[in-house]
Amino acid sequence: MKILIVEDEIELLTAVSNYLVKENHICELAENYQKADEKISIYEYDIILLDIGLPDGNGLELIKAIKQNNLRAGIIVISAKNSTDDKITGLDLGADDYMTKPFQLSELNSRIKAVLRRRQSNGSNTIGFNEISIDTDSKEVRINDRKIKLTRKEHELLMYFLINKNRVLTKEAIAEHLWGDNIDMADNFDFIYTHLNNIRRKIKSAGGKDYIRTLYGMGYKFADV
Amino acid sequence: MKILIVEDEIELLTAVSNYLVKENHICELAENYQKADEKISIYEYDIILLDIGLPDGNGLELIKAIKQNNLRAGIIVISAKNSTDDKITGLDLGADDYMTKPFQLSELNSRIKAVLRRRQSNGSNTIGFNEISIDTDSKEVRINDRKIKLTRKEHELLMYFLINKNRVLTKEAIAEHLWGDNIDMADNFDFIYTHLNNIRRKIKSAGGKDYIRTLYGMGYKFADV
DNA sequence: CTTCCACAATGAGGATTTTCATAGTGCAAA
DNA sequence: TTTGCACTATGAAAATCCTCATTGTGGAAG
Repeated sequence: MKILIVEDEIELLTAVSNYLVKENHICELAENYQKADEKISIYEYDIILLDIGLPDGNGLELIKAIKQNNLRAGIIVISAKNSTDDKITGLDLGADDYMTKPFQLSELNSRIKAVLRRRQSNGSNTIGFNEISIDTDSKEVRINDRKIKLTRKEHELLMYFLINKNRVLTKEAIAEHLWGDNIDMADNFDFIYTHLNNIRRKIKSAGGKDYIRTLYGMGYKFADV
Repeated sequence: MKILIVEDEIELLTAVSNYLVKENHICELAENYQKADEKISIYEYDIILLDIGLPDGNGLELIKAIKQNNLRAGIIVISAKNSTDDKITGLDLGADDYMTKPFQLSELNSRIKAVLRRRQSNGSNTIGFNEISIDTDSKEVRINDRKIKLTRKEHELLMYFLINKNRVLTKEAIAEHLWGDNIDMADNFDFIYTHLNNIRRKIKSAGGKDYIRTLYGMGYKFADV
């Protein structure tokens, strides 16, 4: 799961991040609200851990912003204060859970799982681009309501493009995302070419446009123009 | 391996830390030279990643300090500048390698491995268990010097066992490690059974014992007894 | 001790992924 | 403009992975 951690204490942040990475989550960090805001406006997250005691402003505002940009994300508020006010206000604004520092990492983990469970139990969750849409739960891919069937790698690759729409992805980055570390870059990228080819073919045959732009010598970009 | 990362850019620091944790390293962080200096005087590290462009002073000084306190550590200098001066000075002072930003994580990884290899004085990097040994670089698997050929998944699975020898691994943990989040647990675990079966067969046919113990209802354990 | 049932093992076949061979294309330099 | 070369595309074959059907097994309950 993709998790954004908003926290200025570097020690805490590291501990949490390292722990969550070991739990097989993908972590990104923001050490203040401004950076958090930028990330939220660009990426999709499953969980956002939000310290509301940061120096540069009121974190409760950020919750609102998250609710607008990133509906899918679960929010867990972290606070040093134990003030009931903050707690109530945070939960009112749409936070899914609330923790006070200090906390056990295992506690954090179980809360994350609980929030994910709650989130996933209800309605469907799609990410899309023009006529293309992917249901992130059922993993169904549709072109104008016409369902196409992708294999796992194809699905992962298309998903990676959609999560990073309008952003150039190098072949190296794609390889690392789809195959992890144990891929030998000294090899060639035939496998990427092949999967790209298959995705393009399947989308085209269902009447979709080819939004996968090849940037010669750079990589690929999923974009309108 | 224990790694200290000295870097003030939180994005880079996180990316590096997360990546290295996944590679089974233990990471600690310092966002400036003062903190780095404190940590160095207290702890032992195997590798120190050192950004010499930090705001609070001259990083080359820190190299000297490391050399005095922490002789065992390998030093990899990171720099935004491409200046030959810095490079030479850094290497002169005893850094083991030098990288310029930006860099690929995979590149960092291979440099870390190279430095560790050099430090450990002897050539290859193996992890083993009785008559079984895996070279983590060449990915060769040997049973009493008899080489066997494993497929990727088989290799990942055996590696996972060897890294966690004597530890019980649930099927869920194995699934998550080998296939990530996008595996449907509601399914069955046939694929694990199949790969286990193949590994056992290959090891046996090369004359190795079957150290993969089945713990009924619990999972599996790679152990002698 | 026997029965039963969930868990585990196994082999074969189908699906997916990767490799390979070959063809096509964009960019830079002549 | 032409040429050369590295990069990209493509289809088919090979290797690997996953699914399925079937068989075997451990341990709890009776």
